[in-house]
Amino acid sequence: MTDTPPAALEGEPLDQFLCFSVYATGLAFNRVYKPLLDRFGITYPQYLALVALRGGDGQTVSALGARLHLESNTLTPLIKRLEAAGLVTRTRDKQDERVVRLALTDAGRSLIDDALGCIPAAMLEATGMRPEELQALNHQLAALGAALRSDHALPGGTID
Amino acid sequence: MTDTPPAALEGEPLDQFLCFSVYATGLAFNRVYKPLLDRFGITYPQYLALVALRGGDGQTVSALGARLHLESNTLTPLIKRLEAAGLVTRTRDKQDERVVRLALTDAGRSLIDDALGCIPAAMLEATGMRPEELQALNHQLAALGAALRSDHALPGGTID
DNA sequence: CACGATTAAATCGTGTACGATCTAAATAGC
DNA sequence: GCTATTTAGATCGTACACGATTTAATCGTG
Repeated sequence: MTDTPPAALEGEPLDQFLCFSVYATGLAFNRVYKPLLDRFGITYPQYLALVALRGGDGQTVSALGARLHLESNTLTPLIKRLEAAGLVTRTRDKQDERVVRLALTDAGRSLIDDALGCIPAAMLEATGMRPEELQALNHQLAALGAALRSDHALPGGTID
Repeated sequence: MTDTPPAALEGEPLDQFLCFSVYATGLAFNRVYKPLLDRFGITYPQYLALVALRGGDGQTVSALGARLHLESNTLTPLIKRLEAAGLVTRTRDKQDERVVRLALTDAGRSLIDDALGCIPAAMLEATGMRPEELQALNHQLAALGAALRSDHALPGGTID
């Protein structure tokens, strides 16, 4: 009776996985964000893109991707939707025609400023936690993300 | 000069958002998992589903969804792919024909056992962190996820 | 027993993610 | 000065997520 029973006694095996907590918390964040962002007609990744673009006009698709950790195959259609909504402009660089320069329109800047005026506070309340706790968690998660990103040498090694 | 400049001085505004750390760390996890799971021919959500199904045969789609925090619109196609791969079986309950009972096939059990034999260790190494750190982070994130899920009363309140 | 309400899955449409590939533009060598 | 390589975005196919709706089976109440 000292052995662990065949497949019981583990309340929820998935709860032992940090990756699952990250995954499930991401889903939960999205579900809280959705009704808030619906009022602005944007999705969560679009919201992140607008926040990043607020940092300065003329960013390239690659630069935006570096900030969001996304690549052109994801960003191109996302940005085109923002353009179709009249929130950003896409302009080919005159010096290098390969490059697309992005900028917020007045409507885009106004929208993201409005969104930032109410959504972060609503999200803080939705967590029910204190800002210090959330900031500590943020730092730890950022470190974990950086470690995962830096360590792309697969530990498995000898994969044919 | 004591005021914050218009839109500078913030290294990366997104890095202040905990939601973004959760989002980006989820992406990073996925990218590390992908090559490991490719060797088994499954995706990350499929891996989670198999781990959950390992907990016992006869689970319903709803019960699996409760564990994964997903619903039938996401799970049905995912499970059908696992069925097509010969890893799970779907059986209508004889007592209640609305219900679909899920079970791992021998191949499915064998595959997920093999996967659990090497992947968690590889992921642990990929994080470069100590198990105690990861466990502490796991608990905090689980609590955050639970708070976000329980608090679906929108703080905004008066939304028309 | 009939019939409206409820429930479990499935279906459909939109929007990410991402590997793989493609195109066009710029750069490097020779 | 012309081709080979590299680079920036775009395109395509597959697989999630999820709101909304649908279908089919069960339940509840009279």
